[in-house]
Amino acid sequence: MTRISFDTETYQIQSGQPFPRLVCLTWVEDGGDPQGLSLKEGAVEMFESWLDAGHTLVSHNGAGFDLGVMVAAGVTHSKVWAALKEGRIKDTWIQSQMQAIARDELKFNPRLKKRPTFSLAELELDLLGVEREGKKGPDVWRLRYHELEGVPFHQYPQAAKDYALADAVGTDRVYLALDDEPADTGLKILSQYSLALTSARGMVCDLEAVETLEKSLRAEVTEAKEKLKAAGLLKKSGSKDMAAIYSRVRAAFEAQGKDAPQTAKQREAGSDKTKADTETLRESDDPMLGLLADISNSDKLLSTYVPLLKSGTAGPLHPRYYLAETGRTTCRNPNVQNQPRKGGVRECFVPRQGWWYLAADYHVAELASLAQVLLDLFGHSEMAEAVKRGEDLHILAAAQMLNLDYKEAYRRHKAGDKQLKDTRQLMKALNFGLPGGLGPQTFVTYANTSWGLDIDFDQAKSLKDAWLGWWPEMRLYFDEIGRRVELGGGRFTATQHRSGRQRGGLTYCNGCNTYFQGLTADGARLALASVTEECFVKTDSPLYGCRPVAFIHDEIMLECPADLTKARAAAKRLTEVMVRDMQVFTPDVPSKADAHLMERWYKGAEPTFDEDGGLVPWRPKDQEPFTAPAQ
DNA sequence: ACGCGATGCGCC
DNA sequence: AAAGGGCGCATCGCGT
Repeated sequence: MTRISFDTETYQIQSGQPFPRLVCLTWVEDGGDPQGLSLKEGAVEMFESWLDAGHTLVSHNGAGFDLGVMVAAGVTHSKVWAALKEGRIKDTWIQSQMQAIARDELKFNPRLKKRPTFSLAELELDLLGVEREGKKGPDVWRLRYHELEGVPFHQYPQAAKDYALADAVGTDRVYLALDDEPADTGLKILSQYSLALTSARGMVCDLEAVETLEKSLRAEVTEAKEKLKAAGLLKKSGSKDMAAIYSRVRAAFEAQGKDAPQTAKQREAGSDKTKADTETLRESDDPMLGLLADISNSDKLLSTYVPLLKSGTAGPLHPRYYLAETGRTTCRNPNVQNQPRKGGVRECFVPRQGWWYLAADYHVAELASLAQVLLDLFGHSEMAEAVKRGEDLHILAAAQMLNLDYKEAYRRHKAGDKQLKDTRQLMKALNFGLPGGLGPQTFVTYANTSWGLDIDFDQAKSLKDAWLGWWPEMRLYFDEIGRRVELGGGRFTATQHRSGRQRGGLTYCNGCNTYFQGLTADGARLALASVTEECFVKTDSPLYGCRPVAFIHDEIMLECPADLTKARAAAKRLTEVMVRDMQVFTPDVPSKADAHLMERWYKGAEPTFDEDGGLVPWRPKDQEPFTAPAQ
């Protein structure tokens, strides 16, 4: 088996061109002398010959960049996918991070004594003890390779040659110095490539919608800010005067004969500071602090989200996806995984002209994964049984709570019974919150801030007891995690049940969480990869021609041609693939995924059908329902 | 000017 | 015995 470590040099990355034009390709074959070839000399053909020959290709962040560059330069896409699926594409960037996660060194590397960046130079230092040359050295060429367009590689200035070859050599050495390939590396690389394509496509925003949103938010905030300035809570510049806010909070609580709330760290430090979140501000009963709380939501939208929406009107946004410790992805620049559901932010995102959004998400993904984990560990799970019976876990819990049988509870819920609706909401809070190890006190806060529920400590305590009675295997689960923490002397390393991926440094709560959150992440990642492949290279797939634009943990969002026949077939295929791939990881617990179509990104969108039962784009209530164009 | 910790808040 | 977890980003204030 031939191992080829390679690197590419390109034009500079520009907005709208995440995979810039290739200038040259450098490589090391089986640890031999480094070589280079410019585009004109046949870099693309050379790369393709490696794929044809079945070689193993190693690169540093190739899944996120270089592969995309090579495909953009003309390498046959289906050959890249074949190599990815056969595990012939290696990536030192991903592998080193997975190794760090397994050792709990993602946030802090004890040898480097800092948070690692996983740059090639850093890995060479950490793994090989090799110090790269200083900034004045060869890397002055890093952003200038476009100047060498058309120049044969052997005629490059020595420094340009050296820099380009050094990365291929470094990658090869780092690859050899890394420990054995962590389990699950293949899927990580495959899905990271899918995410790179998702990022490259990017998302577009609608100028008119953004301007309307900004105007209405500004109108809401401006007047209040003037009042707050007059009250001395904001400085003239408009920024918050935290010292003034703290003392006002303190005074307001003293007037009520109470201590002002503080964070744990503030209390520990004996600080004069107080909490200043919206809850504290509201509880102060001070009208000015209340006003501050009232505008906090709009202020957040204006400062965090509006600027990025604006930049999305000038050209596509290209959010980048990275690895999270659980196996999930993180997303940034911008983070499309935390766009507000309320307030009209999502509605600013629009599919390109002639396209619709097609989105599908899993039904109670994490609870189904939890059920699988429980089955794996204990051989039996009430939760798994309920999912297998096709029951709604929240209604089932509500039925237990109200001493009804499931069918009766289901009937009442369907009939719009208020008691059932409220109880189900409470059960959702329990079902989503408690598996992570949530205690009664934190549940009180969680239920209030996340679900708007008003519960006191004693209620929370008895609810948790009841919940543990309904899912008796959860007691075993918590005990088991506690035992693993103890055995590890305070921290332990978890191994994912099917992917074998490892995560180190776990304590109790993140330990409870990581197994099922990671399992959902595994299934969703595999589904994203399969869907992406069908979109790009499976010409006979109903998804062919669609393009993934966002990946939100348990949801895949595509742009698909705005054509009912195509969109319906794509929607059907999308959910089929998602369910199929999740089954690889939760084989004993059935999964479900639902797809919907949208003309923009709507928060409340759900599957919508016409009279004939065919899927149509969802529309908000204040618009005419979608009708199919006449034949 | 920039980095960083603390805090708060957006989502799954 | 008790314990939500996973994130990114903006802001403020402090330190270099």
